[in-house]
Amino acid sequence: MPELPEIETIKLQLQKVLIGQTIVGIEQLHKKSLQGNPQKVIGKQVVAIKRFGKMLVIELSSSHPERFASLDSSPPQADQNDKLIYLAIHFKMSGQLILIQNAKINPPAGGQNDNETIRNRVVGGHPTEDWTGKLPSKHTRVIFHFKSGDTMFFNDQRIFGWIKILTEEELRNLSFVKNLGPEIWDISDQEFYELIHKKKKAIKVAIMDQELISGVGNIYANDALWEARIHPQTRTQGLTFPKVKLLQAAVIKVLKEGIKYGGATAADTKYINLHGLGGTYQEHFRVYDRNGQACLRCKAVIKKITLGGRGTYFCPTCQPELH
DNA sequence: TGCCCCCTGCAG
DNA sequence: CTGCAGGGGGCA
Repeated sequence: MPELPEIETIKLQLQKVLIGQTIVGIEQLHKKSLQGNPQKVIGKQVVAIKRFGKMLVIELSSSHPERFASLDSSPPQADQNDKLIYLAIHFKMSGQLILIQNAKINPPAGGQNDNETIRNRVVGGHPTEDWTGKLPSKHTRVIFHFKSGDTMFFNDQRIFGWIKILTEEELRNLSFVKNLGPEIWDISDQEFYELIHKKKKAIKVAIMDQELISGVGNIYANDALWEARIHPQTRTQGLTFPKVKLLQAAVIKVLKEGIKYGGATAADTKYINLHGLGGTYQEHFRVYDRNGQACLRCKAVIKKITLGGRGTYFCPTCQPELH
């Protein structure tokens, strides 16, 4: 269920351990979870890890891996073999990536792993006990094997997520990529105001619309609206320029805070934090998942409604409805 | 611009 | 059992 801060967090972590690694094998355990020809990435080397909104992209060099092995090698030749291949990964609601360094995959006698084993893991995405348990699990959909002995598992309980193997052109032509809006910190307040006013919908639905701005999901949308004191159901066209400006600052504030805390890890997986895994933004939720609790500003009772099919939390006092 | 759908699993 | 879960695509 990760949003921009959660994907950014896994991106930063994988950049530290995956760059330069060579893929030597792929296992596809569920058909829907991996699209494209797996043979295209065998022998390829990770050269970059990027993020497009909530989508993670692993860039692979299809040229000679030895080139990266020595620091003083000559610059890449612009021949056809230098075409890049991409692994585009969307976690949707329940996707997760778990990289296990050097094969310490399973506990000695089943059940939970010991701490030493878990320290060899880099985890991200939807937090479940698969983060710390035996792998592959029943939720494992794709497995990547690297030359180093490292193994990366793509788990996805609900099978909404996907990994696509794409050329640069195919990546650019993905409708998800083509229609993806800018990230909110890359546009001016005037541009944000114009984007918001082009659509006619509830403001919360608008900021979660990936074609309008990319990366904001349910947690950060709820919290940003509380920061900006805007009722989630407010119609976009009813928002004044100063209010929109306030909202932009609020969205940026909560996204940056999310990244700072390593994203949010659901409260029911406390044991994960015992192992030092997962982020802590959940300790800073303003209104998300706080139905019935006291508003952090005014002590009024946080309310929950459904908006656009999603759980929506707000303070009825701080975020009054406009008439 | 809304609503239903893709799925599995968990809490109430 | 029903409803709900941090996402987004396809349909009227």
